Amino acid sequence: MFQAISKRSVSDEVFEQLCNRIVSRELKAGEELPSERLLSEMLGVSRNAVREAIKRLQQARMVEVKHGGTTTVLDYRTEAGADLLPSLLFDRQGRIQVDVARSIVRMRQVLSPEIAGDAAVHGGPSTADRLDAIVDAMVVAVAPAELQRLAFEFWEVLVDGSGNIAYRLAFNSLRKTYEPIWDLLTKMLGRDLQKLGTFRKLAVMVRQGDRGGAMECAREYIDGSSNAIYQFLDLYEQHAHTAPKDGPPEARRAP
Amino acid sequence: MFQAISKRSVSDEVFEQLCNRIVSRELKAGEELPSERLLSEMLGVSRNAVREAIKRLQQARMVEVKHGGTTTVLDYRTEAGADLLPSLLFDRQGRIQVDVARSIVRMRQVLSPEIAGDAAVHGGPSTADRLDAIVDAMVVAVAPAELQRLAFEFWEVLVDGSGNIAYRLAFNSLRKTYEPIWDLLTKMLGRDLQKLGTFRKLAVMVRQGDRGGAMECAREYIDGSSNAIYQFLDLYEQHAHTAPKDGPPEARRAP
DNA sequence: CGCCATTACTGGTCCTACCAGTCTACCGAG
DNA sequence: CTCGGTAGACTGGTAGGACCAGTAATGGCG
Repeated sequence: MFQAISKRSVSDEVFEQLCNRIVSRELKAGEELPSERLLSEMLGVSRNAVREAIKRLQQARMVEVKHGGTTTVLDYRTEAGADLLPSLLFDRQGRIQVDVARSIVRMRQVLSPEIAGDAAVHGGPSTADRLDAIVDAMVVAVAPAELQRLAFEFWEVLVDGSGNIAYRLAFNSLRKTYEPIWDLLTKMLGRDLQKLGTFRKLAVMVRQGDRGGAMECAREYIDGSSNAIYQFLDLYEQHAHTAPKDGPPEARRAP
Repeated sequence: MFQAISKRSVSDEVFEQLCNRIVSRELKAGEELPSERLLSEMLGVSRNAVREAIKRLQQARMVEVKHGGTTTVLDYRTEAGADLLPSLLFDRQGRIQVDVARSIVRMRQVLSPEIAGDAAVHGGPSTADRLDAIVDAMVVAVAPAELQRLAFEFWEVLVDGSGNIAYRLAFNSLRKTYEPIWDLLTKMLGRDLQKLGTFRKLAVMVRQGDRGGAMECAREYIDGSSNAIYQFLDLYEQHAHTAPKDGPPEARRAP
């Protein structure tokens, strides 16, 4: 299994360093960043690269830049958006932050039934057709990884069918967060992905436009898979206490 | 009422232009951006400014940059995160996109009761104290704007109390989205903000750790205020059809 | 015909000079 | 002495050029 080599550019590197220092509270909210010229000298890179990194931090609302003044660190908990989640999931040793993971799973758990319900109302037959096609593919799928890929595609279609762009983008943010632990998820969700009946039933509910039925059906599946993840996280937490040196080997992949 | 003058930098301007063209589908997914050198020449700015803008687009997952190759536009609906919402709320004429607005309100409507419920479980007395203090301030508040500020602060405390960082960041994304129409919201929510009893009751539920009660109480308030916004959006939609030249005067403020 | 090197692009990095704000410390007027 | 303004030394913002580092298409060679 080969994976793309990480060809991080200099400015990406700078961004990651600053981002990590802010997330880890090493740079506290209200503190001032060194000047761009000093920073570029300290890191041994051009001021250009520093500026590009700071522009990204600014867009993520992790810092506030004032022309002529200084650049100050903001409180990411009150300012940053959902796109910061991927940066929060791991600490600098590559360990999963279980509280962050639990938060993400919980949000997915809460949103999913609503998404399914809205999809049942707004999706129409075309959504139902796409869902059925995915379930058909799941029936003949053998590899767990393939099954999981289809299951997530199933949810993507549902989110699309809900016609809610806010759900869509929030879901994208969540997806980007658990993409790095994709392989790990495959193991966690192995049993729940076998429940093809639930997927099929959900597609039927969408076809019938049955909001309540779709919600209940989605809840049934999501609660099951969420609990599987919660259990893993509990174990992970205990293991991290006894052997805190490193997480599972597939915890970090190339970005 | 004075407001900060908008001093958009050149790179901000470039970012906004490209962002608008992507969001408005003028630049479709899969299309290639002109080269940085050509773009800087066309816009009459330095290549430096163009690069900073593209870096931001890249972070927002609106484009994909390949070293040595070309920069291609991605499908923001499937790739971008919740931080894109503010850019989607208005079209280029400054009109509110009602479907986007409805999506945002709906997501807030769905998340809020869950946030309140989790806050009741995880918040503890300190959260309840902060909530009560805010309600105390609301009782003596006179200006509607002040009342609204306190109401939103109330929800900020609840989100904090839920102990869920995903809720927190998603809520931040939503907040950034409706900040530009803050004044408009004040008018829409005028009546609902008077329901101090509901806020007080919610604080009590949190103090008692009553998950279900808090959820129900939150649902009662959120459903009411959401419906007020939905009604406004319906009217706005009709008005936009008859007189599509401009939205309400306070629709756009300095970014 | 097929392979591979040349070449003309692309983005990535660096440097330098300068513009444009902000802050401060100093100095003179009152 | 206090107040106020000004000069200068910072800060970030913009520009343009030179070069490095990948990519891809082209065309010539085997």
